[in-house]
Amino acid sequence: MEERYNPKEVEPKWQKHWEDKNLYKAIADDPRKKFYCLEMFPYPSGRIHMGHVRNYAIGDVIARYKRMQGYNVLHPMGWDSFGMPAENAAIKHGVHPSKWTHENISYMKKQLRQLGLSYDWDREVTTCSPEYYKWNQWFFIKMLEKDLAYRKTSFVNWCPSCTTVLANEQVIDTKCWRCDSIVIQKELEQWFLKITHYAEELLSACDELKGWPEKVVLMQKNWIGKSIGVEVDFRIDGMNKSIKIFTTRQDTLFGATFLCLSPNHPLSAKLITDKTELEKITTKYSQTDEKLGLFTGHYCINPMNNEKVPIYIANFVLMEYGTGAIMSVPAHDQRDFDFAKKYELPIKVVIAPEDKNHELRAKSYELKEAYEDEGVLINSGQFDGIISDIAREKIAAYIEEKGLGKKVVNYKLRDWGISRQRYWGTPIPVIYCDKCGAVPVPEKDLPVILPEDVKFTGIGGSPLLEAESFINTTCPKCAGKARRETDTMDTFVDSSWYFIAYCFQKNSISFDPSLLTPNSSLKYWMPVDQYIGGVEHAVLHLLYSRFFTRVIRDLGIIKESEPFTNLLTQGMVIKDGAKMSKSKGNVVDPDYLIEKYGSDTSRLFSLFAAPPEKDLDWSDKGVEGAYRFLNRIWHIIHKNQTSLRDSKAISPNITDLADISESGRRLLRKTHQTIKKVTSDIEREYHFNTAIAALMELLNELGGFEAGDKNDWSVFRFAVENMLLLLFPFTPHIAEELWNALGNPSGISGHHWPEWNEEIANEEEIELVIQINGKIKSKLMIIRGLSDEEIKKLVFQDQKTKEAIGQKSIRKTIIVKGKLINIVIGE
RNA sequence: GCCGGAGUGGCGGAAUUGGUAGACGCAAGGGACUUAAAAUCCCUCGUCAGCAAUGAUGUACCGGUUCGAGUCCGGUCUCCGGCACCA
Repeated sequence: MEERYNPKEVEPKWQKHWEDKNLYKAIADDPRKKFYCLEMFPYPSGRIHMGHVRNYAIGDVIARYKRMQGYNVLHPMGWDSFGMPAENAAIKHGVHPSKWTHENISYMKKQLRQLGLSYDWDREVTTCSPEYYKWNQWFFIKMLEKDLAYRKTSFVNWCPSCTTVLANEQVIDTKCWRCDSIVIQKELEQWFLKITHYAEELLSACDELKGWPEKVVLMQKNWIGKSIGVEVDFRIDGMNKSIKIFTTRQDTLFGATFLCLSPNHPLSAKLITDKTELEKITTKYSQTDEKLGLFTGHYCINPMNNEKVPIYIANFVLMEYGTGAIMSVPAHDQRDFDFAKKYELPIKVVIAPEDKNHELRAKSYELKEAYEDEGVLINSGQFDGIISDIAREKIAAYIEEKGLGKKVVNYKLRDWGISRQRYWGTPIPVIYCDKCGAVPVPEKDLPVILPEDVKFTGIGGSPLLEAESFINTTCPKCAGKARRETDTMDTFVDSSWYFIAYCFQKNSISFDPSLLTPNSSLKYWMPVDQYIGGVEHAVLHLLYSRFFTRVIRDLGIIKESEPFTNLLTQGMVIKDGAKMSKSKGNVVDPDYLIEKYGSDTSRLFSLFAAPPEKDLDWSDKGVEGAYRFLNRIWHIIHKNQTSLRDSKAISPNITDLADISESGRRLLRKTHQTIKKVTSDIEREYHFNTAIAALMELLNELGGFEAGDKNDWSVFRFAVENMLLLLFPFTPHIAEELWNALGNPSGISGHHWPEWNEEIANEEEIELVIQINGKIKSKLMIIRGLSDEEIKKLVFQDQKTKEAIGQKSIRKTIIVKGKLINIVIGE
């Protein structure tokens, strides 16, 4: 055994050993219980960052721990390898996106190997490979067949200078993130996936996501945004037309003093004669800086009270939500209130705060702002005097009865627009024929291969628009001349089902029904038991995955509705008070860390500095502390190697401690306590930081240990072996090396997780805290398991306690078993 | 604005069901070893008073419940995250 701990030598050695022995290969055909442990796969941007190190260290601890617990573990890794950075690199440096991506993958794969992560690389997926994206196209076609994919015209963010659509997150402060041009809303025909079909199911199933952080579930619920209300038709005065509005506040219907249409509402263009005015307001659509209105010159009839109310066009009314038209109740909605003040429209109070005398209140009610709370109805005809929530029921019923409208449920969730005017993505498998329209590519012709031979100029939109040999094709229906779709899919499609792809061996994905037997690996491994990743995906990726899982379920491929049983969202890695970023200059490079301290130290610090769900404050000094800890373990074993080798570990369940010294007994007890503590900390929401702290305590105990006779060395060896076993999931290389140095014939990898003996873990004596009126006055060592009477007897003999009580009367004593006694005394 | 979460030493963080606040680590100070330094090892380390034993005080702030509150309840402040004209 080397005297010095040298991770550079130890780590590659064991990485090679594990790989040679194929230890982490997962095989579905196994009687053990399965455990599918998954971390979010990375975008191959070039090199891994500390966020990855943290994410994958957490996942690896769980995977290794579960293996030791006897589970058959699936722990895969892959690459989310379509996306804009590759294309931007092509434009900027002239490297083909494919070359750039594959070079990044091979470098990052090397980095992940260096971290000693226990992946089954035989299941690696690369989303930019045709073998993978073929299935994106296949799912798309299946969704077309089931009416879950469709094409429609909608408004999108458009950069006039780059001539392409931008995703919402690529629009920064109304400007293009790349060229700073003002982004405009442009109407484009796009492909959509009908996620709203599952809106209700995605929402109600949220309550079954017991293994997810509440925060994430809540974000999903809010994103889906269910609201219950009514649609009401307002007849246009003097026209044989009506306007349908949606409201959740039908209790305020009598207070509707005007109506607003979205500028994009089909009726807007019909009601407005001055098109330039309409154009003006359309360009300001959905911009939050100011509310703009335009009177149409037309009026509606409020169906509740037959009052004539003006129709406006307002830039803040969204076409995408509800019906694209609203009733405006300025007295009870702040936006309408502001609008009414600006355009001098009437304000009519119909809800009064629910006080003692509401009628009196109503008269003296001078509005300075809208009253948005609930209350009692006034000025509302037959509904006067009714409380808001009951009035909502009654008015909804009245509307349905009179045929004025109906109860409806609305969701904020919109269908998912997946078309991207980008090259580096999955081609949408559709062919446009002048005669047959949009025709899906037949299944047998999949995959539609993304052509490699294209030019990257960065101007004029997607390079595919110029790829004649790709575009020109024949119609699958009529065999006539036709053109291919040149848009590619949003890369979130790729990541919406990759966890299913891992259930197959590399490049053998197939959803052919004949391969989906009841014992198929897909059925065996799904769902993911533990998913780990950044909270930034709380809505998008996780919601899309839940949607895809349901589609795949409805295709009869899997039974599960939910892909991820348990979810852990790890916090960010922070340094000097900010997220690590190049612009802040606070980036820690994993390569540098591994070079200087090794991957065990890098992993250990990432796990020790904070519990996984919290942000982690990076500290270079803290890393040194982690390194010091591993060095101390190395040295204590090195120093005692002869005695350790000459001894056999004491049996874990030994109860006769007669031949063991006091020091040995203490160490034995501490060891059992540590096994218990580490196990329960891992079980308790993966609190690795306290588990590692417990191991540090055990090491401190080992440092102070002085062996008496031979049995003591057996205890010492027992403590050391268990420390290594407990350490293995966190820092596998050093654990394996030292385990080997002890002369153990078989590797630590296959060893089972240790168990503790409660009997031995329990202290023989406990320190009893003595409180007088809740304040600590004394402490007393007593034997465990005494009766209350015996405890009291001892406590009242205690000198300090006697002094503290003095002549005062004892009113009450409270005893907390094994911990404390509180004596309540009088004056 | 709405919805969440969090506030504990010089710092990261412990305290699991209401029962010893500050585990573990970092930093700092002192000591040992060394010609010296690094490394390592040992000791001290919330604040105030005291030579000390010890006492008082302390978990953002104010109040409450309780024998007992970092933990529960009500209110206030600050910070972080999400959503944001969703009618």
